[in-house]
Amino acid sequence: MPEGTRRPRRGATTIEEVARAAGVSRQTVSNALNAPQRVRPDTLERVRTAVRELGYQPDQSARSLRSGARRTLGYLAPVDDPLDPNPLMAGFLEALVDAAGARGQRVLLFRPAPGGTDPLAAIDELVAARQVDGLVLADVLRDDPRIAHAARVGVPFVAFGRTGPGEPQHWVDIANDTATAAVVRHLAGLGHRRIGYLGRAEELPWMAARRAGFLAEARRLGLSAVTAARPDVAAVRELLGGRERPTAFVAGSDLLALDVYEAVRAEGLAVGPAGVAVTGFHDTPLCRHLHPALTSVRLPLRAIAVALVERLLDQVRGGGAPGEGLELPAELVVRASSG
Amino acid sequence: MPEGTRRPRRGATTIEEVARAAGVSRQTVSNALNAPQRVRPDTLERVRTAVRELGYQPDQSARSLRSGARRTLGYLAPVDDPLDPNPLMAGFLEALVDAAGARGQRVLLFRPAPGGTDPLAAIDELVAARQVDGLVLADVLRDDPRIAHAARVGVPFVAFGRTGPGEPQHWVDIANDTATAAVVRHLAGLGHRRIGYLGRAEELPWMAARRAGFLAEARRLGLSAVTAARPDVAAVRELLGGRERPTAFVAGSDLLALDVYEAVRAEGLAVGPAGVAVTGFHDTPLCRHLHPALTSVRLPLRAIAVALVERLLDQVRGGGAPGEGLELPAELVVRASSG
DNA sequence: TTTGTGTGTTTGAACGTTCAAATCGAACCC
DNA sequence: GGGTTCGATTTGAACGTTCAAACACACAAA
Repeated sequence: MPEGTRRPRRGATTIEEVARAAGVSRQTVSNALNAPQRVRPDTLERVRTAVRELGYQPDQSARSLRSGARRTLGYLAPVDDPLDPNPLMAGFLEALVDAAGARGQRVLLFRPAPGGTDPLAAIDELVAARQVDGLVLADVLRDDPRIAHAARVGVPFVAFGRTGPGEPQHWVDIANDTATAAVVRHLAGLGHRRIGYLGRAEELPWMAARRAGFLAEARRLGLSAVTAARPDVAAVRELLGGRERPTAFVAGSDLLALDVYEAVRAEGLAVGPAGVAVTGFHDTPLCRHLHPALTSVRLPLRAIAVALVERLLDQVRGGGAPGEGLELPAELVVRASSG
Repeated sequence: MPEGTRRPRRGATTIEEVARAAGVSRQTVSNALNAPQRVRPDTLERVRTAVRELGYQPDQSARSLRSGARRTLGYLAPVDDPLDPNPLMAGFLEALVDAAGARGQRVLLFRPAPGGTDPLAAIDELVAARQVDGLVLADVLRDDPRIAHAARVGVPFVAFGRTGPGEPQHWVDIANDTATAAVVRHLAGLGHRRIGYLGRAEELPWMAARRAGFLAEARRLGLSAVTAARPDVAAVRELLGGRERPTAFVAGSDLLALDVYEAVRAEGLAVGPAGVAVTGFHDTPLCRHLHPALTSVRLPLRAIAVALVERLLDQVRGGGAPGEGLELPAELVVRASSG
């Protein structure tokens, strides 16, 4: 690296240098970048050439300071829950980063400070330091304090998972109930008449919705539906060992399907259409590694991320749009465990 | 929200208001925040009170623009690889955010633009827009182009996973070979004398190191060691069905351990100390959900994240430190599959 | 008293950009 | 030919902070 350059501190090109190179003023370069329609075509071309040749990119801090737009969205990572390690997080985050990137936004990750003081303080800090234009909240619970807090602070936000009736309806969610209903129809179509269900953590809204969808559809089709009393292998075995043995089992998540596999085998049965059919939820990479491979419900993570970013930017720009919830369908991926 | 406030646009408190409230100048407030030792104790107290009462936080953009420090680290997410969905990513990211937060840094997530143009362009954009002080690169491969590129661009960076001999040694990694060696010793201690190994993707450095550690330790202990010819169930079954049946199997990842479980069962054997002992790698949540629960190698993700952040900030500040690689030990978590 | 030394605080300037208003030409209209 | 309108471009100011230098004051040394 040559030493004697007379560039500013960190050696980055500034808008002024581009302007000089293109023979125009600061503001014209700025316009060429932010509002090209205001610039005459030939000037635009000249500016763009200069930008390219100098490798110019506007300094994001300067831009933010002046314009107020941070071009950054904050993602509040859920706190750890070893009982329900959210396997969708990784995949969702990637989708979110891509969706945000497509709209010229970056994603800033943050979490409540470990040590569990006020988990909401993290939101305040981020907002007070004006580091983001809006927030994406995931794993939203019933009466989630984060929602109320974000609304109170007045920061634009969207939620992956529906919010309560009294709260702003800026959410996107999958149709959990419809998805499990589709699973039931799939199994019914294969001839199953007695179907078991294994869920967990009924206080988690998505888990509750899956179970509700399962029960409703089973009743609608006149099937016999039974639910495991506890989320463990023994509870599933009790059902499988009973008189009216289910010929299929729906699990509320892919990890729970593992317990069903184990229970089926422990009862001397086989997983699959011939023995006991099994389905999961989330379509994690695990599904393809199981034997037999696990039928599961694939979440439309990319579509969810796109919808969330869209709604969030609407708020950032428009301001007072009331906002309605959006429910997206999930797709059933049939594999050897049921088909 | 009251309308007639005469605060600036987004209603945020500025340093000037704090200064007025505390009866001092801008700069004294700034000093109280950034260099408290320069401020007389009683003044400091007055400023801090004003800060607290007004809920003041410095505007990060203004701060960055003036000082140059972005207080933000970029994390370049690995590109999707459906064959090797990196299960550590989620847990590592959380650890990284915490470690960065402890040092007053945020984490900005970014990925190469989907559609696979130049994957390195994402780095350039982030650096040119001066959005981060440094980069964290994960899943580093042999001769990874990202390393060379980051070094060329001159941006401070650290790598999770070791870099090549000609490259800057700013890396932290787990001792993959030592860890599998420990697994072998663990199994040998249980009396196993013939041990199988199931790996995958030898071109991935960590996978190669695990296998090497396995083979070296087995030879050192005079054990018979065999490696599955292919990363699938059939290859494991061939070994289990052969004359010299291994009594234990080491898998290069937790997901691969699933294949071993399946092969063991397909051969009519049982997983566990009595039948065929099995171990995995990563200690993902999956381990506790398997039956029997899977012995695995737990990665010290928090320690890795702390070390990475430390080294990165050293570079950001100090500048020209040469940098040495750091290898951290991983801990064996023994569960029912082997003990 | 003068000079020097140091501590604590204030003032002016600058970081790089975009906003808002001003300027400049060319075209248009009566 | 003088005014009006419109599009393209430039100029001055401002965003909120920290840097660098200047300043005020107390105290010790000469």
